[in-house]
Amino acid sequence: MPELPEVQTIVDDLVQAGLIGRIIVSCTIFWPGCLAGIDQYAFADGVCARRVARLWRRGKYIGCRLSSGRSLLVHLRMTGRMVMHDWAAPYGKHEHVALGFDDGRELRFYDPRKFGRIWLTDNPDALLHRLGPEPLSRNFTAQVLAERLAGRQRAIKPLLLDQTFLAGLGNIYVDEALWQARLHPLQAAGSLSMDQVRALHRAVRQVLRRGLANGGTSLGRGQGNFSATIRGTGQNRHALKVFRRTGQDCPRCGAVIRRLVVGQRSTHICPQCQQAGA
DNA sequence: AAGAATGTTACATG
DNA sequence: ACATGTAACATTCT
Repeated sequence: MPELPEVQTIVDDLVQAGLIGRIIVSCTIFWPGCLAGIDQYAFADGVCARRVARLWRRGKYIGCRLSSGRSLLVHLRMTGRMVMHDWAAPYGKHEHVALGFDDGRELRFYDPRKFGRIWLTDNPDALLHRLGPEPLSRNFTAQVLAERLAGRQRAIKPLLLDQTFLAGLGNIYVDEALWQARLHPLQAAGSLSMDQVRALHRAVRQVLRRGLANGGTSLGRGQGNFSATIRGTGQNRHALKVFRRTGQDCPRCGAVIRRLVVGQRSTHICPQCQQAGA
């Protein structure tokens, strides 16, 4: 669930919480399986007594540069959260790693489905360099998008979900962007007209910015639903036009929204606004 | 109440 | 290049 707006909301929350400059004084690991390519002892050793120097986001990764020069990378996958508690707060069932800070708080990695992963690495770029462009960066122009789409035979939706093509989009924002741009998810990526590319470019950026402004999308109240570190649930669900609105009316034309499956992912479209052709 | 579905991604196989 | 299937896992939905 956490896509670019959700991950950015979390990073903003962590900065807001004053994490930068804090020193990690303890590390408790309840489920070592979430640590990627490092054993729990080396991990704890590698983070303790280090200061948080920088927090950032790239795609759906949270980055945390430590004073040692190494960086933590966190990918929340489907159901991961970063939660903040006083160190004395009892541990919940799904809290797998806890980093204690010098002000008595603990940042805990919570993930009921256990798909999320944490790396500790000298070279975060080794993981991040494969990612496509940042959709909200200045460099990501309609022209760049057009160049990346050119010649691709793949359907546009699975391509937009491919993190090496464009970083940060997931199922929710792809469906929303395609609706906004009036594109059918199965249209061949390379067949978009320049007008369609421009519309898609604008739509991607607009739905992401709106998601961010709304503090992310939380779909329900279950344990796996998105919740940021400070702000909690996001309000962007109310701004969704098609995602999980099967059977309801398209806000643009009034047609009934349909659900289909594209590349094994549930997909929501307005059959009126989003025609297969061009 | 059993079985299916769930917002992600990596990998394996045609 | 691309599509498809699978696996990781627990909870929620049907």
